Amino acid sequence: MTKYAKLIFEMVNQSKIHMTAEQIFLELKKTEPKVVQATVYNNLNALCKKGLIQRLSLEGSPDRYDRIQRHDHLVCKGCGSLSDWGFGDFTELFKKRLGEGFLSYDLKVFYLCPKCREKT
Amino acid sequence: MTKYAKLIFEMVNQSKIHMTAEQIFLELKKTEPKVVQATVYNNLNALCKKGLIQRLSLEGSPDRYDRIQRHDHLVCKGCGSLSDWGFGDFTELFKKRLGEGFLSYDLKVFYLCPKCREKT
DNA sequence: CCCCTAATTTAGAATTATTCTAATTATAAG
DNA sequence: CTTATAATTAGAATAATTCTAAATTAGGGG
Repeated sequence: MTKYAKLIFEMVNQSKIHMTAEQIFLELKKTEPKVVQATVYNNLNALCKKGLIQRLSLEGSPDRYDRIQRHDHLVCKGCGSLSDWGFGDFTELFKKRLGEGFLSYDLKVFYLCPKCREKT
Repeated sequence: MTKYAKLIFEMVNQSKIHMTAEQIFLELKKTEPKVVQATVYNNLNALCKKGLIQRLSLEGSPDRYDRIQRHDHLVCKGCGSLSDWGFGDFTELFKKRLGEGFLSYDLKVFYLCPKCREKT
């Protein structure tokens, strides 16, 4: 893995905020001022293709990137914040139902976070 | 609801293919040649905001629109096809866990459809 | 039925996120 | 060291979506 790929991979794995490509680019630029957006996109795509990280699509905001380990997400419909949610793993359930074709799943649970709930 | 809003709402509800804004625009144009993309986007956004339809985000393809009734999706990682999947409803489970904050959830299950499975 | 206001629609420019192209640079293999 | 391969750069290009301002339409009160 190249220098940038490694840095991007580590950033995605260590970040707790599910960074967008833009955020990764800006953060990376702090220590690697020469880096360019295309490099970040190239590397993120490459890492996704290799299965080393995963891409998260979220309506109304650019794609975010996340570590590969299976886990679910809690999305606040008020402020859009995205956080991890440790809930049971349904893998076995789905595998039983879909057989060999099954690959993985993505569960997003929408709610109003305490802060947004106060506002109403 | 205005003429266009109604037509778009019906199209989203009747379609079995989870149309993109572009597809809706092209289809609508057949009977309403004067319509313009912005109108489609405006109406889709308005319908989403009113909770009459829902938006689906899917990596690598533009947003799709779907009827509001809760159901899950099966996404083929090979060809990207998106289909409905009637699986159990976890609403009660999540509500118990999250309480009043809970709003809804979105479950996407990734697999390889039979056609794509053959190719390997 | 007409006027007024508000909402909708239009046209097209603008923005955002992302990809592409071609030239340049770095890396690894022989 | 030399060559081939892959990564990176710069910047243009594209795709999806939003914005702006003007024009049109629709509904409600006189």
